[in-house]
Amino acid sequence: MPDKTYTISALAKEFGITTRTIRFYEEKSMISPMREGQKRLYSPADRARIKLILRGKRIGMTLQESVDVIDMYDPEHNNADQLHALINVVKQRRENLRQQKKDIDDMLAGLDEVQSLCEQALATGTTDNPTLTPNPNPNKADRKPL
Amino acid sequence: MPDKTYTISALAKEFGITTRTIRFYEEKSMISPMREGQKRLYSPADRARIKLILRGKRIGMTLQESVDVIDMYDPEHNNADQLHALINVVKQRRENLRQQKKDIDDMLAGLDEVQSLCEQALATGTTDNPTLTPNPNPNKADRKPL
DNA sequence: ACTTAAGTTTACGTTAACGTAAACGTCAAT
DNA sequence: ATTGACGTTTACGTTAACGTAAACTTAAGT
Repeated sequence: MPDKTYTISALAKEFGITTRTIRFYEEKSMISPMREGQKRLYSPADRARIKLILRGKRIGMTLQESVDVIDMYDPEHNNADQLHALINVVKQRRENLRQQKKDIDDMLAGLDEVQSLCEQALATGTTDNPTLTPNPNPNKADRKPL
Repeated sequence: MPDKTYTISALAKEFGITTRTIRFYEEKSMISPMREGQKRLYSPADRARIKLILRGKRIGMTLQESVDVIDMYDPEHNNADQLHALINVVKQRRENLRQQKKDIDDMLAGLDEVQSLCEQALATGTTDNPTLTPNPNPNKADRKPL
């Protein structure tokens, strides 16, 4: 059954997005589902595209960037000139991802630290809050150390 | 010399952002540099904040989310109640990051594949572009397989 | 004294990525 | 036949994250 299809709401539910979002992606020519009469019918390929888009979003790519990545799989752009350009894009993208992984690891290290501080503060029962901070919203102009 | 300071343009240059961006962060109370007369003067702590903000951005966090992370380092919010809440936030954030790393690894695997395809296509000299695609901008309504 | 560089505030403009609502079609079930 | 559940198009609204420009001020160099 290699020609399975999906309804718009099924995909929306599966991916935790709204139907509006899916139609929006279509407006942007990121997907082009078939029609059965008036209804949209999504192929596994369409579904895969959405998956790539969402994956891209999670790591901070714009929709256009996701499209660029998806287009890499598109045999249309495969003349020799563009293939070299594409390889460079891949290289660049790879470098971005490497940086992102470093950022994430740094963040995780930071979280470790924060968590330690929390647990430590809880253990020693250090509740230091003398004035009960009566100031509801002091414009937040007062920042703290680090 | 633990009280080094930075000018706005120095930081802008260092981080590859504009001064407008830095002032924008200040508008949002994300940083609060001192003033020397009218000029802003940034402390190492301010600089660290900007670093965290930019790191967050690179992995797709919103500015507010970055602020949330930064606030974890802020001893102000440390009463016992909030400490537990904070630990949960940390936990959740950790899970997000784990997912992001997976996304990145998946992307990297995809890039490997694309690159292989490129090099393979170049090797065999498969230049298939028969009609020279005369169509300037066919509304892009025609999508491709995957 | 003049220019140049860097900084300032205020305000309006812009782009991406949807949300929300109106107004309507379709089909199965009661 | 009507009520939902689900779908559709069209269009205007919204938020985040700045960009851009105007119209200064201040400090430093020549």
